[in-house]
Amino acid sequence: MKIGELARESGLAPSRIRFYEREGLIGSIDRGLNGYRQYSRGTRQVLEIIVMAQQAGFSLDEIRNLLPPHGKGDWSRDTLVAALKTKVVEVAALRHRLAETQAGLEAVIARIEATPPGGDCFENAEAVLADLRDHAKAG
Amino acid sequence: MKIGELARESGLAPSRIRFYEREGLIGSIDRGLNGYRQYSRGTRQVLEIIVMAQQAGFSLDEIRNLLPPHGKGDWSRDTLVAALKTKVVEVAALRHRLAETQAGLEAVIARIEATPPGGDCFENAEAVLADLRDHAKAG
DNA sequence: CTTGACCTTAAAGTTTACTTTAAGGTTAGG
DNA sequence: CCTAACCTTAAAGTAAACTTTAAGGTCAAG
Repeated sequence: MKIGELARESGLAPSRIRFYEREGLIGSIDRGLNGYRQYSRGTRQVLEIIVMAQQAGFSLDEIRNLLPPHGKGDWSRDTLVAALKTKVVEVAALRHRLAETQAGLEAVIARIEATPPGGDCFENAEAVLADLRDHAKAG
Repeated sequence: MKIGELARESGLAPSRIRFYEREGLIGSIDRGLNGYRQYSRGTRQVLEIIVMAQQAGFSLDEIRNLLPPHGKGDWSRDTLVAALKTKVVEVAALRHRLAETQAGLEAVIARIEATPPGGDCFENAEAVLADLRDHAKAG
């Protein structure tokens, strides 16, 4: 699979995929005799995870440290399991973060909706923010 | 309240508060005879809401459209609530997908770990990737 | 009345996360 | 063979969200 095809499938620009390679988020991969990059299917999975993590607010730097070390094409059973477990940890982290975000948003919505239409926003804002802080601590 | 005090209370740098003013996120406020900015308590609430919105993934541009026309008092509650609810739906959808991804990954790990050690790694890897692909499509 | 901690502005600099450009090599179709 | 659509690289450009710098005004304390 060449970079154009991977780009179409993943929805990312080729420049972005090359950028992620330069930044060490995806390992440098096989090249054809012509120098073209040849991707395996797994790369698309990695890209999806990167995008998801970004959507949850992780920086590329954080994501790089989250992803399994990619140096060896040597996938023993143990390394495969370790990599998958690393991914589970990552996904769990994303879910945790999103749960906090959602709780925070819902608290704000509930507060605003409980406010009488003519009321002073900032009087209630105090309580809203107290709620948010509680959620942040609880989550 | 001068900008330094507001900065301490809100945890934001003074430069950041001035930046938000330039960008139209907070209205231009009263000035003392010396030209110093004089903030009301409400400004602190606005700043905290801006930060919360950012954590939820809103850009400053989106936040600017979310906040009230700087007249004063009530921003359009309905617009704000609608935007927040849209965001909650997005976050919830992402969480749902991540939950499926995590379940899928854990199932794959369990299967590999149940495989006798003598098995062919790449045979397994092949199946793993097929699983991941199916799962990605299903989710 | 000077010192130091504030405040002011405009403008330039920084970081992150890319995209675009320039200059060129490769491959498939007519 | 030519053309168009791919691919390659390094380097420069961009946008968002700030921060830092430069050059100065204000104010309370000693």
